[in-house]
Amino acid sequence: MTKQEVIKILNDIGLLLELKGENFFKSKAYYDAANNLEIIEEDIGVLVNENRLQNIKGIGKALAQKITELVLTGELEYYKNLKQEVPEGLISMLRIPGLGPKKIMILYNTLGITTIEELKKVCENNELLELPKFSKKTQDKILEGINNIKENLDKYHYPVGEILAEEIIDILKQSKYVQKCEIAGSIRRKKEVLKDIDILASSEKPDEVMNVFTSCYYVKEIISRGETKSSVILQNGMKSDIRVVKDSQFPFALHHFTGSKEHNTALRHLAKKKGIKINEYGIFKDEKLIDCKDEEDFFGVFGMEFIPPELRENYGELEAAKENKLPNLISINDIRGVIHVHSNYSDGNASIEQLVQACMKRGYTYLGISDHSKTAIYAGGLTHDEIKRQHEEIDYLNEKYSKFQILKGIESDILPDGSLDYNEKILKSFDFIIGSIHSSFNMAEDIMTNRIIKAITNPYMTILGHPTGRLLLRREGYKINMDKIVNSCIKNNVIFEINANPYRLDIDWRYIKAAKEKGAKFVISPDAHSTKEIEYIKYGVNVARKGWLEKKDILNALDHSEIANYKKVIN
DNA sequence: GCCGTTTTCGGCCCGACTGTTTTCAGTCG
Repeated sequence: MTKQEVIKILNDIGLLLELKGENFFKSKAYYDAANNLEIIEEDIGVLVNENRLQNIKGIGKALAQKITELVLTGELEYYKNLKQEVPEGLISMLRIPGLGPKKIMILYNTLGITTIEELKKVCENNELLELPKFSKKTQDKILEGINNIKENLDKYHYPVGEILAEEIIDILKQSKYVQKCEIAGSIRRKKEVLKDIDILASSEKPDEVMNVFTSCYYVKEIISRGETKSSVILQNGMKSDIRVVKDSQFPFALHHFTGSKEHNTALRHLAKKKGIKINEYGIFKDEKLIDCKDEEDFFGVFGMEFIPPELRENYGELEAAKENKLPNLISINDIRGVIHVHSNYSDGNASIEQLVQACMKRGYTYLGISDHSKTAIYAGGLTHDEIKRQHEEIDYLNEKYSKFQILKGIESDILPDGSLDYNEKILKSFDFIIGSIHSSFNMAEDIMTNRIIKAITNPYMTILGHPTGRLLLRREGYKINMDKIVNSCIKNNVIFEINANPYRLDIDWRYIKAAKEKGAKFVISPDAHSTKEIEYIKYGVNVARKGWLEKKDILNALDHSEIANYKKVIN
């Protein structure tokens, strides 16, 4: 059993224990253990064999024994029994807002509900009203939540699809029958959520390629299998399509299957005006094929420069490409430092020094620490004394690592009245302040907008953290007037965060281009709670690229010497 | 269930908000 599988089971046990109504700290122990396993780089099999699991923080005798059983036998008696006591289906019901362990167990114990489907039925039959503590309002809220989930049932977060797609491509590329092979569709366009995995290959023996694809380890079920196209359902439930074309057709097919639909339609429209027909097999003028060796040639036919896949959303890329005015998009290699990282002073699990070393290892030259502020008690928000202690430690580390720079920051809660979480004296002591909303999400649009604008006008605020508060596939952002917020940020020199956590990816790329044109600045922040999560930056870069951003638009593309004076640089 | 001890068990993640009631349990961040 792999480490990832162990982590999944530990987290499941935590959830099952919560449902069962066990002591919260007991489930927390399982989550903590899973979390700490995530960080260690050593092979879990080796740790088990050498009996060293208990050296890991948060793993004691009981958990070491359970993990050992899992790794050696692939099973765990304790987990099996737990699943018999508490049906696994109840875990998915935790995704419905307003439903927690207690209410789910009431539903299970009184009505015998074990799935979201069953819950939906009883809601529609008004059966919930008969239960104590369940009113019409609760029932409506649950139904609304179920409908939200259903809408997102066939959607996946970007990394889920990216990782799978890369592994499938690797398998295909090992086949001698595959000439070219690339990921197409929404993954190639770096969309924030995905419905399926599109793969394109070229081959002289398409049938052999189909064999490799449909018999691959990740495939659970074959929906269709033909000479040029096959569709499958993968082990995790995601759909995947492959198209196989002749090698000479590859550039045309790659463009066609990369999309988006809107981009393709607009381009076909343009082509038609010139008497040109486009499809997945070629570009045709008077029935005659115009040869292209790659996508650069493809766009060249229309007098356009190459359009990066991320921009193909019909957001003005065709017009810009014609005038040679596409942006020189930011790349991951342009990123010089990391802003918005939580240490173990609040709810992160690495020390500042560990974070510094992780940044240096990745070639970054500065790190902006931003733990939670005092209102975020659930996340171990920092008291005045802790801030003082942290700053002393940062001063010490800045001397120790003289070629690296640690900035003193805080992720300050924007309180319901729009004020920040500390008095002026404390706010003054930071190099930068990220203002974020973590409470009272359900405000009317104008009140919420004013709340945020009040924070933006606070002279100490540097960055607006996860500007809409959305959680992808789970929660809509709060209602705000983005136009007013953009204007206010620009006026007050407040930088927009592109929160790179793949479950957030907030601010949405659809807002970015217009904001940039007005003069907004951005920072790509991992919002990391461990050294590993620093890598989230790459997802933020995807979003920035989709929003047409260039190196000059991004705060943490500034180099080591510039960042010291970053306020002056931005202003 | 883990940790750190004052070594045998208490502390660990608390406070605001919501909805259902009318004083509080459950949810959420």
